[in-house]
Amino acid sequence: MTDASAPPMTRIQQKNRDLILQGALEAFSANGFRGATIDQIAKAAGLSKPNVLYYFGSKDEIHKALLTTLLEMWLAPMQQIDPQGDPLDQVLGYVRAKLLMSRDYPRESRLFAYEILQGAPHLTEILGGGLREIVDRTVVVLERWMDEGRLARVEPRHLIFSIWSMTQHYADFEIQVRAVLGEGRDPVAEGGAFLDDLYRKLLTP
Amino acid sequence: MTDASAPPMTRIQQKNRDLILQGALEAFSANGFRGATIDQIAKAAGLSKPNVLYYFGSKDEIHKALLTTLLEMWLAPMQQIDPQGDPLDQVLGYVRAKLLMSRDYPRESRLFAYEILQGAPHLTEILGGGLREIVDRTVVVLERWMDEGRLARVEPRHLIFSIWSMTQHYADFEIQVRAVLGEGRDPVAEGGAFLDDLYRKLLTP
DNA sequence: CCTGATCCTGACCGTTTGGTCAATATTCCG
DNA sequence: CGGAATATTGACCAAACGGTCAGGATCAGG
Repeated sequence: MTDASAPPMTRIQQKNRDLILQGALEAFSANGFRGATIDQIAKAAGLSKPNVLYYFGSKDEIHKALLTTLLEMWLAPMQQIDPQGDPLDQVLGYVRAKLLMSRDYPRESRLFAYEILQGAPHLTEILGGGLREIVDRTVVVLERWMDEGRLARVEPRHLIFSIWSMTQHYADFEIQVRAVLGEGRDPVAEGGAFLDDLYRKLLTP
Repeated sequence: MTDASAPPMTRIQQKNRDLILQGALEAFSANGFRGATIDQIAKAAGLSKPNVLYYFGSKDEIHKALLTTLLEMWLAPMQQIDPQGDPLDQVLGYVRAKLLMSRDYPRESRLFAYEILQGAPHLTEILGGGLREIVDRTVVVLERWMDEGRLARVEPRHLIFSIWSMTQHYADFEIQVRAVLGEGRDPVAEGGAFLDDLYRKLLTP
């Protein structure tokens, strides 16, 4: 997807755009779009505010670029479900992958959570387009497995919602989780075991 | 909990404070704390900005009052679990109650979602205190049921997390849900059936 | 009907914030 | 080296925002 028509980026451009997106992820995921300021982003990136705006014309543009950059990575695990694999293994693997992403990339998780809470003003086209297609493809696979009797029959899209909501819960509502569990526990490790058990019971034919 | 020492409220105070909280719920749930402005709240309440600040000294105070007012209602369903009832019925009833609250009070759901995403700056004492106690009480009941073999054994706190995350998902991420499901479907009705099935399979001993 | 308390508002203030711009520094390349 | 392209910044601006305040309107009780 590297732009062929646009002029190639200099090393400096590459580096600074990256620094800015880095800083923007920090700021946006912590405070939401409106809560984050360009100054915060600039500081986190180690650049001056006008310099940040030299690379991205506006706060909106930074946000959009960040979402676009991260969306692919965020949806990747679902596309790695292997239609040829063992159904239960594949679904449990997906759950596990999603949960680990919540643990390892909580800022990205929060970024998308904010965006969708807000009504997804910068993601509408993707939500209605690409995302739906990706889900549809997965749904086809799931339904085939159910038809073949290799997976218990459940509404596949709601199955996916359940996976999204529960795995992201550990990242987005981490504070609540920690408050309820108390100290000295590993929320994600425990959650992983719980979810494994849950989906095994739900999906074993 | 009605304050006995404070002077009683006049009708006007009662009405206007209520209007303001009403408007604040609208504004905060749509845009988050930083995204909402006092002007928005005032407009939604049908009052002038200085008049809003006559009743609540600051934006922060409005937010705090709103959270405090709604928290009780938000946690009520869990306290209605009947320790003497049938275990599966009680849990499924709780799931159902939570889901209906998401459908009927999506603004409240989003309000809390924003707050917790933000790091719960106005709820820390509640998260560490009251909430944990309420959960602990429910956990005791759940564990007893599991000990008696009337409920399959799972980690009770993660069971609660799963209920929270999935039911709130339908309110907080409604846009995403609608985008994936397409039109002409009833997300909550379908979700209800899915969740009923899921928890039945998970919890039947 | 009077008076004090409550209620309400327009005008205003200081700060923050997104964004601009002219001027300067740095890099790139023939 | 030298000049053009690129990169960087301090100073600045207009709008938005949270909040204040003096004064006027309204209401409740005697």
